[in-house]
Amino acid sequence: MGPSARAASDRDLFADGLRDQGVGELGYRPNATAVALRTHRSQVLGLLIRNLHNPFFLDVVDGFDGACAAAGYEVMIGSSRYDPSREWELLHAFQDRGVDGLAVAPIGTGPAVGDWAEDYRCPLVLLNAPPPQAGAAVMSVRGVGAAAVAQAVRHLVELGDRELTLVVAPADKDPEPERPERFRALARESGFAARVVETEPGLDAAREAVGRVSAEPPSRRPTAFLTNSDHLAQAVYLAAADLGWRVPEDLSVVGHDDLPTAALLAPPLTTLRVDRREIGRRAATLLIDSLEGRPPARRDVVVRVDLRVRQSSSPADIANSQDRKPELPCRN
Amino acid sequence: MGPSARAASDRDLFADGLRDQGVGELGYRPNATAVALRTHRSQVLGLLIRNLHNPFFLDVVDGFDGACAAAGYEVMIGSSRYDPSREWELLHAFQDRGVDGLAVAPIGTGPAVGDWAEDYRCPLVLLNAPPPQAGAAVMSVRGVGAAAVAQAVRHLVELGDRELTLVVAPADKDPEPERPERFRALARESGFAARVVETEPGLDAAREAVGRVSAEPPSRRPTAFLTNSDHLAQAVYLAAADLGWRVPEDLSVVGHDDLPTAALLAPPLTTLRVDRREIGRRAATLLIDSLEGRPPARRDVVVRVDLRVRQSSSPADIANSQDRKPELPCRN
DNA sequence: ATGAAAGCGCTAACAG
DNA sequence: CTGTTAGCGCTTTCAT
Repeated sequence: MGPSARAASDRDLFADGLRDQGVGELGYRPNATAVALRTHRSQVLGLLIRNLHNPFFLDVVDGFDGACAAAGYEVMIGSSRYDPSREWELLHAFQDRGVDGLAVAPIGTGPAVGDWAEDYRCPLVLLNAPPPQAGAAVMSVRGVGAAAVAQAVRHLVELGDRELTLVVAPADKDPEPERPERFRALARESGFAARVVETEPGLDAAREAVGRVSAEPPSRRPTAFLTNSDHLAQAVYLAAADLGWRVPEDLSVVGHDDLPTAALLAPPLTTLRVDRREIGRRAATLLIDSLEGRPPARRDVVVRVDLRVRQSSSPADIANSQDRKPELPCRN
Repeated sequence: MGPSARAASDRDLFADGLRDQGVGELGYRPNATAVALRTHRSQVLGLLIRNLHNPFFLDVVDGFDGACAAAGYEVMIGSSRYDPSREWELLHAFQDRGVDGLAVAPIGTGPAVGDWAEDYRCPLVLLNAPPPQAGAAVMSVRGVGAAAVAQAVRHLVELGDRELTLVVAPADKDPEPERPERFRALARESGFAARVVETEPGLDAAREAVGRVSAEPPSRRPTAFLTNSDHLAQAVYLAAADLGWRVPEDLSVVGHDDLPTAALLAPPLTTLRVDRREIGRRAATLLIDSLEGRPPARRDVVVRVDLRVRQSSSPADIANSQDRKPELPCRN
């Protein structure tokens, strides 16, 4: 083989297989499956979401993926769609595939997840759910649910609202039962009327549920709705429109999550801002740290939640006097 | 071991390992890693998204996951974050992990993806991008981009708009260059003024870009914006507010995607509705069919896109006369 | 130091 | 038809 032939072959080799690799590197890539079989480490983390349809989880996934990428892990994802049997199935599918760690946004408080963790010992973190008292090995990442409720309630009470209604998912699907509890406790302390309405996930179901509680006699008519998500707050908007009620003149609404669209709704939605990407990132970091022998200081990471006051909770005179220039939603 | 001891042990076994399994079933689950190594089939499909931050992809992921679940596949996900080198990296990471098939929402028209497909022969489907003429093995699933533009343009021209501006991602990041081309061709045919503005992804960048084109002399002032996504349409709303322009009185806006929030914006957004879940589902089905020896009839699946007219594109008198009752956004 | 061998948990191909 | 064996591609251990 002459020198020119060699040069051509080198060029081809480069174009084909070595594209982004440094000169001199061999184009060898170990077979990750074989490595996993041999070492019992797959370098894959599982992410099991209860409802991938909720935009809340988009950024969670994004943050999780980002942290995994930085540490050389891949992520396997699955949605349980609020179906406990599918959750159970996915848990085992991930186990069979040998995930090194798992983050779960559980259905309800996730008893199935706890049971599963008993027999497959791998780092596990619950998203937006308190850690089960039993399994000390289980970690969690979540917003400060109870304090967030208190913050929103204080705001509304200051505005003069006395008939508050909290909209949440049914108890068996809600990973944070402490929220309605705290809400009722606050009512007892502060002397406002507290009502809790449970609704199946889904805009239509929620819209209807909200409509139902709103049909109270005038004296007990709700003047403010708090929801567990901006998603549900949208249902409240729709229900209000159905009834011909104006927000915020006739009804205050406070959401939860501060999705990018919250600021663009009509009227812009007052909501509890939580850094969704951070939740995903912290969950991944917790898993990776445990896996790499850096036991995390806190097993229960609580991320800040703060109230962003917009026009959906301002009495009319305040709303009208405010600068209406739309503010930026959270950084894109 | 007496009978009572046996009974107790059976019960424990049931509680521990056999939970949801039929009586008599052995609690055996094959190790998927070993199976994959042996059979060269992982039962895992890859899903590589260019920007997981865009809500568009949420439902795509959901549909993809759903179809995979039904067929017994798991899904490995990754986000390239508009970074070509990370896209290249993920492509290989998926390859190393032995994914059986891969769906990619590519950055730009995805030349890297094409190159990669050459050396790792597995079913590949491009999301929202035309199939490269080269690789006959590459499939694709997408909305009917060009026809959608035509539909929106016709609508606006009928409303009297003559200064139309299309907002798209920069050419190197846009997987559908045919869209601006079609837009310009339509302008030549129909005699309206066509301007195309490119913007980096991100609400702030887009807002600023839109503001810039809007600073034209009155005679050439844009009267309508078409965007490539509802995401970008939101940027147009923000820019309009910056300028003190009212939508739709001063400016028509037409989005693309019909995200759940489109109907809730102020004013409700006219947009091109596309079934995002269907895109994910079809992509997975295409891959699974090829893998299981059912070669799909069409390698280039095109899903319907239809115009949903709302208030952001109606002239004031029409807008005011319309029933303002908010309509339901797409299911759930 | 470098090299050979065993084996991770399975399936495919083979022999009895 | 049932039972045995080789080997997927690697890492780890053990012997040189």
